[in-house]
Amino acid sequence: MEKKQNTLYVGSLAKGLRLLRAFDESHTELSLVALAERSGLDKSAVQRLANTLHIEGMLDKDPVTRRFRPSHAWLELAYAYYWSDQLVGQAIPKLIDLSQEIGETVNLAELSRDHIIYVSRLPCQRTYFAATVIGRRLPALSTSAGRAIISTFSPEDREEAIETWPLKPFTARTTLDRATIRTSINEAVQQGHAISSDQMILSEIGVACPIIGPDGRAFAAVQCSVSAHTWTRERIRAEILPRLQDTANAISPSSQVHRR
Amino acid sequence: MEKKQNTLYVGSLAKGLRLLRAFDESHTELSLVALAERSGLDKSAVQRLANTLHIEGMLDKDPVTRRFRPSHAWLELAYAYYWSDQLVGQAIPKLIDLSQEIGETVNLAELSRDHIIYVSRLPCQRTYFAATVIGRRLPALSTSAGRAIISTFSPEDREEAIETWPLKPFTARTTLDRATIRTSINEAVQQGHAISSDQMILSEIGVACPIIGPDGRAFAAVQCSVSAHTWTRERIRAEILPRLQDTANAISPSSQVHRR
DNA sequence: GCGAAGCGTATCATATAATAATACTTGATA
DNA sequence: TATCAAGTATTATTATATGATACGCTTCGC
Repeated sequence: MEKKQNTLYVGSLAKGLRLLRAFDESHTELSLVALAERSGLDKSAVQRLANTLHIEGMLDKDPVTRRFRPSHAWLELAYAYYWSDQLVGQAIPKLIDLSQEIGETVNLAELSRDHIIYVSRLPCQRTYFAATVIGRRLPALSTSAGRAIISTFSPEDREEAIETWPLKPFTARTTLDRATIRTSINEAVQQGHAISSDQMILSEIGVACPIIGPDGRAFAAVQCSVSAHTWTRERIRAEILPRLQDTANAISPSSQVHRR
Repeated sequence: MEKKQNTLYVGSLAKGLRLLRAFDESHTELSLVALAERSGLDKSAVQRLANTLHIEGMLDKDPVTRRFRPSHAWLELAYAYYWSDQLVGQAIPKLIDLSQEIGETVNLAELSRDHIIYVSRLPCQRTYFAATVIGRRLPALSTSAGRAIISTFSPEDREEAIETWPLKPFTARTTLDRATIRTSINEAVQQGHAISSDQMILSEIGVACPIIGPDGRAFAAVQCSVSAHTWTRERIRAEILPRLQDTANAISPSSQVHRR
């Protein structure tokens, strides 16, 4: 087994993690062989690793179907994550206020390499399930939050992101043309916020304001998703944006003490 | 190293997991030796394991302090968890409606052995941070949600839970007397809901209704936390309880198709 | 009701891959 | 500048994980 690196890389551990990552929105419970297929490991290895994960409480095993599923321990990890993320603690009360004020879904997104990840979500209206789940990771270029963040980068970094970061079609109208995205991000540079439509789901409009770090560069954004059926961009700018902006600003400057 | 079991138990993987679990609310970032102390492993082992976790993206490493922290991957695991939990998908839209109606914090709690774990939280008022974080695991006996769930058990199971499940003092007024808890649970048996005060934090009142499975036994509860400064038990029963009950019922019967 | 296929489980000889001791490097403290 | 604590690198040793093989149980299709 010619895994990565040597000596201070524990292959068995890495393989176990592969098993955990085999689960996603379309693979919610997996049998032994399914796990083997998805992880690329052989049956014996999966047998041992999955068994270990089960004993350690990281995987639940249905006694009748013998299928494995994520356990509550996965949520406990999220719990630990939240305490370690300075920004969330800072932001949460302000996000609650904002969501109460505007009565629409409010999200906190953080940059995660070339993606954004929703770290906190406060749904106010019924929405599709995926819009309520934390931990969703989406290409930064395709989201209002990502564009808002990128808009705070230096021109070079901005261009690099626009040119090289990944894109993926989610709806028929997801923008895959980088020139169009550049235009959108340039607007965000001018206006201090980003707006996008129909990117993740049709008839959805997203607005986002960057949370700017001490170095002037954003690492996160406050974002709001609304339905195009009840909102226009103009109304969003008039009614939502000011408060969204205030919230993002309120989170931004005070964070300089914490970020390291 | 005489770890548990044999042959189909991969010790290295288990040790790696110990490292992940070393992080919690009061240990948000850990150095190599701190990690060694908390996990009970020796420095060399931690070095290798932590390095592996870092390479695999499960731990962030501060380039200057060299400390490790939970990475965004921990949230991605939570994301996968949510898709695998049938109940959450079922419940979320109804919980959103409920929280909008009553304007107070609404939680979904699941039974996790002798604890409950908050699976979904919809904060409506500013609260302390811990009340907004998913994945919090609390002794079932000390929470309204846990008591509501236990109240649906058979008399024997109920008694066993009351007598043997763990308790831990969180506030000066956390009930540690099992007889008092028995009374509270018996009330819940009669009334179909549980109410508790001052258990996790002072001046907080929790109300919960069980989500009853096809076998008549609850495995989860809808819970609502309010401040004792603005609410009395009477007003809670009059204004919150009916809707809470409806929500729990709405989630309960339809779930029989899914639960396995 | 039989045979085959698919999957989960158990066993075991082998050498790979993890171990833990040791030594080196860095940087903070006094 | 000396000391200490913490992170990093190296190495010989063997324990530990490996994966091939075989067994048993269901679930099909015939």
